[in-house]
Amino acid sequence: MHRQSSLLLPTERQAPADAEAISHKLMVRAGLIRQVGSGLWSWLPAGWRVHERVVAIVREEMDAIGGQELLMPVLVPAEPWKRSGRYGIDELFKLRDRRDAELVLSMTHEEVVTTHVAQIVRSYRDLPLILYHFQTKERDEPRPRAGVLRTREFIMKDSYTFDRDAAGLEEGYRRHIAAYDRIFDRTGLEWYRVESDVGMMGGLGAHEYMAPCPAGENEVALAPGYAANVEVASAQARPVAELRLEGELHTPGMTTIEAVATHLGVDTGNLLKAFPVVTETRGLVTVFVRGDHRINDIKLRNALGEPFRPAEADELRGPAGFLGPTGTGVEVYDEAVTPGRYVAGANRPDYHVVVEVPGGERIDVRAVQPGDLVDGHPITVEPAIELANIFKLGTRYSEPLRATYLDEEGREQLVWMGSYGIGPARIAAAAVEQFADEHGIAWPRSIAPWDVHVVALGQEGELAAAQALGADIEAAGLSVLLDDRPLRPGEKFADAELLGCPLRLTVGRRALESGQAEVQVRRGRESRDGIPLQGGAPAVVELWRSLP
RNA sequence: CGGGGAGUGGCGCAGUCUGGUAGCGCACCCGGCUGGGGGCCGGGCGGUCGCAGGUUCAAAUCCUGUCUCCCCGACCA
Repeated sequence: MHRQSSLLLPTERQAPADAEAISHKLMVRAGLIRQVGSGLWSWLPAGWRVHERVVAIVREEMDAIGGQELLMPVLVPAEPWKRSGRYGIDELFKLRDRRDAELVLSMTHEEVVTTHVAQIVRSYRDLPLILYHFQTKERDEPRPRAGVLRTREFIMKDSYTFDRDAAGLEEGYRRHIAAYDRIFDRTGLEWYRVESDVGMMGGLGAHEYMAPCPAGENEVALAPGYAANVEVASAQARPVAELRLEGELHTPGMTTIEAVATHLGVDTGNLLKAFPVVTETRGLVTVFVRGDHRINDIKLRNALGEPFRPAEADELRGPAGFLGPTGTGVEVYDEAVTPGRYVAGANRPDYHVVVEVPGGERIDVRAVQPGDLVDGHPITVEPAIELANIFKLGTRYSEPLRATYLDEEGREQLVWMGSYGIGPARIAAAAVEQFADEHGIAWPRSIAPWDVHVVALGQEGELAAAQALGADIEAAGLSVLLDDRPLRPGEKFADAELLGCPLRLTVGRRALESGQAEVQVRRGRESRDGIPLQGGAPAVVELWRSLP
């Protein structure tokens, strides 16, 4: 049982002036975290308890699918990163030691773990393997933000699967999905799994686990039976009525879709929007999307199969704002541009023209938007925090780092890999975001810093009774924080609600008189029937088990 | 990297425009009164105003440089 009088739990009445996100404000106010520098945070005792409860859940589920825990260093030689091709990543911290040897601070551990496997695994008999660790990751983020939601240093559980082939990878991936689903169910969060882009990890496929909340940095497209990061989401565009206009249209100075559509009295979806880009192998490429749509940079990059940059003004084939199809050069159309007539730029100033867009090849490069349809259902787009990310890497790392094995026929084969990350800090922050109210945090019971907060009002018989009750509850298997501080009730209640333990028991004069501690459930601040001071522990356990 | 904002006791702020040797609330310490939702009274401790240089008789305040932090965007697991 922890006594609050001697606990380092620096609660604050006011949030830091520059904090915006709920979790940032409340985790600081509740005394869980303190800032060291931009994107660098210390976890104070109560906050660390939350973090470690999350870690314990993750560890149990990883062990349950056959994961083997190990530990790899943060500081590692640069050489494997050069071999894997990730040395050039801007977010990678690079440094030199006193002998001028190049080192990096790991942002994930594919290079290291793959190097080990390359040395150790010889035979198909050594596979499959699931290896994982909890380790500090270092990333030179362009913009850390929102408390512990996006930091430059954080602890991640990353696991890696090693299999003989694609079928084995699928099995490892499937197991991780099962484990992660259980982990997030156990954390008590609202969450969903979405399809995602493979990003800097490279590879064959990926999913993310998301927690919806306003502070989220990602956007997720949702429809019944469908959930995808907007980075990769696809949906059917809303239909647009046929265009009635013909020929050339005088549109003086109208360089925006909105201006042209308003002037002509047509739907913005009747317009064609030109998005000229330049790629290394193709040069100038003009991408056309419907006027009411936007380009999704990630989808476009994936569709082109190479990076691109927006074209500069002097690279265009016409005046900016009046670009349209020319029938020459590389011109591609988004999927939502169905064959038919559109208002497009006339490639000369102050004129648009109605063009007939034929059928033909299409690429899916637009950003989905609310109201688009999936299986006939309109999608919604909402912000969410990315809590975990899983990738099918295939041979992305085993090939450059030469992780191979000999099969039954004695042939050398590449190991197939998967990579699976999860961020305990973000899980904690997401829980704060999702369940806080105007009084403070309301932890899910599985990750609260303590299961029960026993608040003693008064320093004599009340404190002795509270302590005895707390001891009984601990003996029954729950963790207890005892507020034994000589403060006024208001301050103690306010601190308890700020900290957010799921169950609060109050032992004051009334309790001594009635023989029952008062009970408040933090989520909803609901009062419940009193708990006997003597022999009440089983009832506390039962009540606690019923909480979210 | 682009745009915006901020650095003054532990926290939140005023003072800067108009230069004169630092103030308020909370917290903290001591005493007293209180005692079930951040109570009251009295007395205290604590800051060379991010840092460096300059102007001036005099700089938190004016000038130059620099560091740090936050927010929005870009980017990013």
